[in-house]
Amino acid sequence: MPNAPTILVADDHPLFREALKGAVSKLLPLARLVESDSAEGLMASAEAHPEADLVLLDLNMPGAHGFSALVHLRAVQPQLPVVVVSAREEPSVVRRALEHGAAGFIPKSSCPATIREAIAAVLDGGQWAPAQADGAEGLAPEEARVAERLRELTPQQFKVLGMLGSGLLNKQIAHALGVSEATVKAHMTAILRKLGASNRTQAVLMAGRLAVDPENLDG
Amino acid sequence: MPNAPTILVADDHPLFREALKGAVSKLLPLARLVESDSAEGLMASAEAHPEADLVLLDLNMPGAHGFSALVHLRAVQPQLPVVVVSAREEPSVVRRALEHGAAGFIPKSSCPATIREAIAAVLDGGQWAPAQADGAEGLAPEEARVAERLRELTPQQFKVLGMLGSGLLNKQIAHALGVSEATVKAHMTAILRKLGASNRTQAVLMAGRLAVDPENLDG
DNA sequence: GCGGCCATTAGCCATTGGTCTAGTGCGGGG
DNA sequence: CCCCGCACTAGACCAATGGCTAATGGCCGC
Repeated sequence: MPNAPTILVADDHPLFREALKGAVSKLLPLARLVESDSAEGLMASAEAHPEADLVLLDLNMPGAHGFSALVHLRAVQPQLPVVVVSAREEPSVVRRALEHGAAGFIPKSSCPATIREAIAAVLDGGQWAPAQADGAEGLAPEEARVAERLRELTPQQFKVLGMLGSGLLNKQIAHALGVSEATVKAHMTAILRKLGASNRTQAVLMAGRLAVDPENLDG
Repeated sequence: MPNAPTILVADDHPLFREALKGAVSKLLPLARLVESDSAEGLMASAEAHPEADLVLLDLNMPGAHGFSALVHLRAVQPQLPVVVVSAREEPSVVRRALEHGAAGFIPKSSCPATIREAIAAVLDGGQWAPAQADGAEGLAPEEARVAERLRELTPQQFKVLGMLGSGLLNKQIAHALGVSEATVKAHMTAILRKLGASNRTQAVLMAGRLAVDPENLDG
């Protein structure tokens, strides 16, 4: 790993962002840190810094509850390792994060030394996760299928899907992206085909499956 | 309370349904028990037994993850007390169930004596919940707003919304309900107006907010 | 350079979605 | 008994959506 890496830090909580920055600085004083406080901001930063070496990603930021930001990022830049930083630390959440392509998982309750250890391990090409994750069952097969299909979307299609998930019309999406409605419709058709949905409502429902919603075991 | 009440038992797990029935029988040997294994079945049973005295409702049944079945039932038959029975027993889940109109909450880990105690308390007009619920924060204001608006829907409109949440077309909903597509559209318009949504996509997103998805506190 | 992939746009068309208007039936209050 | 409000039903009308073909330009790897 370079000794002056670029690291993206995405967390909507300024205080915790400071704490993460502190941990990184102590480990790598020369690291360049780029901050984001929303999913949109993170995607923009990632696009602006294709040379980045690591992302520290909080689940549940504005614009991306659950694993949507992780899946999105992994789809657009597969070479960029992502370490998930989360207040949720149930084994199933850890496991799902890893199966969605995270290179590491840091519970927010971790001490700074542990955080540094995790970051170092991932920058070194390894993985890092708390031990508890071993026993947990993996992804629901249907969630895995959705994630797999989402990975086929192009960056622009991801943006369209994101706005679709806010309930916007094609016309509104077109205006927001600065393109014509015809373009949005073309993307929409591609999205529906790739996701295997027959209309936008089903597409929204499929994208919603990436939320942190434990589909918990009864009984 | 009558000594031969009618009690609806809704749980998709046959084994646990048996256990609940056993607990009720021991408490009220004359009780008439009506079982359901899905949200749709429960709503049908509730409609067929307007004289029912109590519902024992599992969260996370087929057709209704989270609080949707509870909110639906409370909206259609407000006089019918509902006791939520759940494997999830976090204080926030308990609290949210109560704020959505549940008369009681029984963790699935409870012993039979506790279950009987809870049922007796609610049949007697009281409430019952584990003590842990006190400290939890309540509903997200926006979730409360959605629930409030859902309460204004008529039974037929609830059915339409439920099918909409499965990604069905108006035509398919019309066929399933045995009415014309024009009727479904009229219901849809009423739903959109009552929910404050401008299209079906937004309506689906709003209804989805009742899932068990703790909107967890970061930091 | 050339082929391939992506983003962009246009136009056409069938289907679907949503609003408006309006009729019917039911229950409660005057 | 009549009226009113409400839920449910429906047809007409227009807007939005989605599938299709086709064309342009940029970018990347072979």
